[in-house]
Amino acid sequence: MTVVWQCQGVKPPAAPAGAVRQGSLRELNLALVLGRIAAARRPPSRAALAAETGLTRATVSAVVEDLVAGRLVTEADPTPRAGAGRPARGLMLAGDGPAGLGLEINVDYLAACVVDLAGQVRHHTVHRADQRPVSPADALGRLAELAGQARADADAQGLTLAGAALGVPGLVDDAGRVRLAPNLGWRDVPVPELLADHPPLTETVDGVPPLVVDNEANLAALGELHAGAAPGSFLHISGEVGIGAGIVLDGALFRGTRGWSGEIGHIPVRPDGPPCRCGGRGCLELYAGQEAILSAAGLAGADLPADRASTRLTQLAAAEHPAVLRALAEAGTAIGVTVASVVNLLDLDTVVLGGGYAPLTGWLRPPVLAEIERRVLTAAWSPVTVRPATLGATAAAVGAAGSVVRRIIARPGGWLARL
Amino acid sequence: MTVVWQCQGVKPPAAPAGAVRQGSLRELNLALVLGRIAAARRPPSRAALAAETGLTRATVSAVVEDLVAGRLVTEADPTPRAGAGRPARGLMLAGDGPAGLGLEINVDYLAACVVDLAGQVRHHTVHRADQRPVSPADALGRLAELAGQARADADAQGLTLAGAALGVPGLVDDAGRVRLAPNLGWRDVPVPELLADHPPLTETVDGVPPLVVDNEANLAALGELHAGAAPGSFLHISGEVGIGAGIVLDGALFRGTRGWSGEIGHIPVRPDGPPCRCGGRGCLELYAGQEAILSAAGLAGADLPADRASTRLTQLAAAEHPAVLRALAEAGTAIGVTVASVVNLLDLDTVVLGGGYAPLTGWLRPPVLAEIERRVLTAAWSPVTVRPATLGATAAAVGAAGSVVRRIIARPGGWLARL
DNA sequence: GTCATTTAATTCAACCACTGAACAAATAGC
DNA sequence: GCTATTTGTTCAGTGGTTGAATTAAATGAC
Repeated sequence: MTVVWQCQGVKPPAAPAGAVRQGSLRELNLALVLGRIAAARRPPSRAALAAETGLTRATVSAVVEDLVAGRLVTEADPTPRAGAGRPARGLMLAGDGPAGLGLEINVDYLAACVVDLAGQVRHHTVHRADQRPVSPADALGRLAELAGQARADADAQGLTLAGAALGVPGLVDDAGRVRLAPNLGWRDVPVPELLADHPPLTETVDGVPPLVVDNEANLAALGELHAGAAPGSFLHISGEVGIGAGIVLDGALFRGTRGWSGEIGHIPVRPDGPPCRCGGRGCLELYAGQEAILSAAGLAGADLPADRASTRLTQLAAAEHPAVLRALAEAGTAIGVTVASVVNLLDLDTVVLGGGYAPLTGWLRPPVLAEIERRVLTAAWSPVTVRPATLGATAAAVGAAGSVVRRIIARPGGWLARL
Repeated sequence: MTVVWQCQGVKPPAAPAGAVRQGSLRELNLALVLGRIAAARRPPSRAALAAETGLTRATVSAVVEDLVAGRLVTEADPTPRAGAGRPARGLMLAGDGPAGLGLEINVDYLAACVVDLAGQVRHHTVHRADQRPVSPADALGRLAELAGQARADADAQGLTLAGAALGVPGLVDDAGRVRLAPNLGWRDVPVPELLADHPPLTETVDGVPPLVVDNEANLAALGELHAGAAPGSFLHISGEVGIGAGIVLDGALFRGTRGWSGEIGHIPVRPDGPPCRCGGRGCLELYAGQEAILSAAGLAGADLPADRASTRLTQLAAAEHPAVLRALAEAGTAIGVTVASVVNLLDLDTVVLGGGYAPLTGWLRPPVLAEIERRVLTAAWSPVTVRPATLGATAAAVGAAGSVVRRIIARPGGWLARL
């Protein structure tokens, strides 16, 4: 039996019942200690970990021994600091252990990247090409080639790929099928089946890396979460051709009942506004989508490659092009109205502008903040921060790869048992 | 040292670090088994619990012994069912152990109730009176009297109050202060301090019942969650004088960064609509709040007691009063636009209409569903259910009391250690 | 240069809670 | 009455944490 390409969709196949058996104790403490090591700014010592977790130093030592044996943690060579007493040996995530493969299909490019346990991007390829005229099978075939290169590069660097995640700009169901990707023109595309034939992905070094297919905006939000500066809860808005959002609540991505949360682009801004192709009226996308901004700026027919649109807008805005400034102000107001709804509903204190919006933050932020201040009941006591994404256009691919290694950090038991 | 009235606000005082010490194992399994007993439809046997949790029968027996000793669980006297073999002894939540005290201040009434571990309402008092002209201190004083009666009644029934929760129709901060309750006319009311002087609440039987102050809509949603039929995630909309919502995600109330989530009443429906007293424009409350509906139905000057308004509307709607039907259709459309935003954002599959909306569900549901179907991208594959709340106007008080006992069920270790 | 001081990490007996198997209890069916 | 069947308990065994004692490795005072 060689199931070469296990694939799953957004929702994990059902959380284990939660029975705390005997061995779970160790498993939980492995996760606890590894999580602390991952979250620490500088390599902590065993003693420091014991102090902050409340575990005994003896226990921490035993746990760390397991983690080191499993290539998840290494001791920092240079002694981190000295005071008076035996110097501590710092612990940090291993850079040569498991790594994650991140893939992305978007309207105008394909991307693949490899991220190691420490969060470093060890490989990154982007293939720029409009995917709309390409069939799903061909697009996935091309992506498989990129994945093959990424795998080879990872092997060469001594990394072990522990899994893969694929981001697509659309709705993904439990089985990994793309139900609908409007801007890509996909409908009911069975991604796992189409990928099953491609050797570069199925030939695995050891063990099978399962693939998770997820929404691109969700993965971008995860990328932003792991990129550090982000707090526990925030809304990440990806302004691509469509507008998607990832919702991070208390440090975890919120996916919704069926994994289709974050469809912020179709939140009604003006219920009686112009019809949207989604069937509704006055959706946000009609006011703040890429096409809407370009059209309002008088650049509608310019026929820009999609990935250039954001750059071009930034240039023109920086040059104080009046129509562009007006278009961005209008888009910002529409985004602000929507964000005000979200903040009223969820009481978030941070909004991250990602994707094509990131470089435009300087112009979008003022109208967004203005609407928040007008419309959010609690704005007076609870200021909302609006900031650009720190990862650029690569957020989704990096987030995808990061989600793989984060899963190992969150539950190292599985990885260690594999040995 | 007699801190007589420990009080806290919405957010728990910081989750424990999550260290899994030795004893935690037992604590986790106590919670696991107790949770299963609470969730079961009919009293399960120890063997059945072992089967579904994955624990050994030996372990389950030991855990159950602890739970029975702590008066959290009792054996069901009548053998639940027989097949062939030794008859099972059913286990159920104890009705004579800890209980929760629930309090509520609303615009036109005060309420107190006691709920036992099994979820039964063992005491319930409502004091109908408009609280707007009453000072916060006097209102809380009157509430303390109700609480005293409730405590006496609980004692008489052999129940031990394990804590109390108070719902208010406004924003509550971490310290239990009411920052703003617009419809009550409260601003910066230090509830804990005002309650500290009232003996009926401070005289405790054994130990101090800490008080949690929370938003009324949040507690109503919790009440609905525990009342059973509700699934893992839903939006509960409380249509009182104001409109609030409680968001339940994966079986847990989502409170937001500062505990101020669910301010759905001030989500903009028409961004350029009439000004709202919150400072925004076109807020939902202007279209679907109680006053808005009454005014649209031509009943504006009728000077109904607030608690009668909903009943009156229901009667007139049942009599097919044209203006009322029109008003409800308009309100339903506004609610539907807002709910569509929420569903697009969170991918929820259930919306519960509570408070004054509950009896009006028959008239509100069609327009709400119509807007959802028009505006929610995923509506085609993911039908949304709109249903009335099963608890009536008592939802918040019952939910408040229920939140106390639910906390014990979720973490029984604390209660057992208290013995 | 030696030694007390200090902090880090490991070792080891004790203990707690779960495991698995054997056993006792209680009923239905024959 | 006997067997089959299922429930619940007892008990030795084991994994993992605990806490104290011990070893390790540095600084600083004299």
